[in-house]
Amino acid sequence: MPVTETVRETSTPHTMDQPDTGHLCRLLAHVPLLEGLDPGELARFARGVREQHVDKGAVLFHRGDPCHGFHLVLCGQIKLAFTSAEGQEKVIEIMRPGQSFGEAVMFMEKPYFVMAQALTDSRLLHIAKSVVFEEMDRDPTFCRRIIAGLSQRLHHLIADVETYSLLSGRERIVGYLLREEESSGEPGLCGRVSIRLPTSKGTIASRLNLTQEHFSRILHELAEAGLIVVEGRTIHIPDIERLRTTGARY
Amino acid sequence: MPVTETVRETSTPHTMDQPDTGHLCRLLAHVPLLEGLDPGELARFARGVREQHVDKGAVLFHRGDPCHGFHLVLCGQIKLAFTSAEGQEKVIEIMRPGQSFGEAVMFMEKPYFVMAQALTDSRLLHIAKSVVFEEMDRDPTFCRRIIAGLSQRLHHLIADVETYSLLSGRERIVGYLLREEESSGEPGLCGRVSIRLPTSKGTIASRLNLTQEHFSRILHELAEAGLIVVEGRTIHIPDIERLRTTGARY
DNA sequence: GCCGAACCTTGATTCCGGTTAACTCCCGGA
DNA sequence: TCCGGGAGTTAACCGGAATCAAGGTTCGGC
Repeated sequence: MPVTETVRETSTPHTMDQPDTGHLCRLLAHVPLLEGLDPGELARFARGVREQHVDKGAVLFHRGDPCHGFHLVLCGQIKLAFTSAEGQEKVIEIMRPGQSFGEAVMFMEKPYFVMAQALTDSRLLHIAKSVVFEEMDRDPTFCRRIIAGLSQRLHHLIADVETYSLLSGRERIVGYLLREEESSGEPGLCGRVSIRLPTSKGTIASRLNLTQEHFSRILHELAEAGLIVVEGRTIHIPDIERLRTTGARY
Repeated sequence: MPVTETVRETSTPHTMDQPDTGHLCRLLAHVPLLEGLDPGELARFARGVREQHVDKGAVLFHRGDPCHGFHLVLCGQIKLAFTSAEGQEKVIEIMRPGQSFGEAVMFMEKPYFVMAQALTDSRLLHIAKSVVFEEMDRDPTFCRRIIAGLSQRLHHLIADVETYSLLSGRERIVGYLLREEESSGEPGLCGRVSIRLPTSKGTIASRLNLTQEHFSRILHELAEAGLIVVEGRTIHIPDIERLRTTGARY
């Protein structure tokens, strides 16, 4: 029998106890979108926020589900994807802690058109539409943050389109590795670094618009060329500069 | 010698005469983003607006150019595209009258990362960053419109990603034709319609992530199957329902 | 009416990447 | 301990779409 996949709500709006609100406020204070708001504002926000614990594999929402707010990842990983008529899946993005998703759909008052599924046991916040709209009426700078966030998202998406349409599979993988390295701090000395893939290779392959098999093949090629060393989910890069310059060459 | 491609500015901010402002206000009144604003607000806006006439082939901005506002198409067509290192071009979108572009870049305070080029002689408005930001501070409903617009844009882009990654070339073309038909009013009776491609086949091919050659071939296939009749830039669809249902089949 | 330039089509060929199908490895549970 | 399943790898094969290379069409300018 399958493991029961659940989405547990730790707190529900309008029924929170004082300690709970304090807990939420502490969490909210670190949300990029809300950074710098004063405690009163945060408390107002907390009314519409609930914490969610989702098990690995659990689906937060399907395409077509109504949207009542947006989500913010506290820990774990959530994948956004759509599924074709023939059942094959394409991962759009893998959301990591600190990132939020679902805002655009919320503002459009339309149902979700992608699905969200937990790749690992995760904890997230759900912020209700109502408190967002209230805060927008009240605070113009909050609007600015939202606009900035949406613009940023748009930029990333266009960059993705560019990646998909102009780069070969190999180039996309090399680009991914380099970006992954950059965002993972820089503990590597003299060009030697190791990065750990955030999730299964199959999922990352889909994120890069490749099949699992092709992804595997390219990793093998890169390894053969001495550009990387694959060790399970960990990838060692002996010379990152060389990967950057010769990674695209066949 | 090449035809001189120019961008002419009909009016410059802060130096307009009264008739000019009136002219601009009349234009602005029909902009989706500004619909319903009262005359006073429109007049404030007009200060930062200038009308542009661009010849076919003229480039509005290149990747890397600084962004000082956003653009709105009054008539003509503008293509947004990026160019790969090897010089090949990918069209992201073909902007038509009533559509605007460049907002996201403006809000990010970064240079453009795509280029914009006129496909035909076109007329557009340039709305300066400054008046947009002023109006945002003044009018929360204006913020809402911007947010709605950005959300919409994001949605379209994700739909494009879905199209690129999950649909075959043939399916993309059929989808394009059906959408084009829908948006062009519905003068067709009993399933018979004709649509005129908005620009050259090469450009549309790029918009759909296909080479010109492949695009041509697929049109030929569809014609052979009796699903369409190609007559230069005009495409006749004898039975739109049949195209919808059997267009994807080989 | 002729010429050149875009634009489009067509055919031959190549190749990137998807499909299919074993097979291995690893891990967790009964 | 054995089993089963998910993840990953590998290899053979296939096919959609790109590339290369000619032609053909259309159209505006002189």
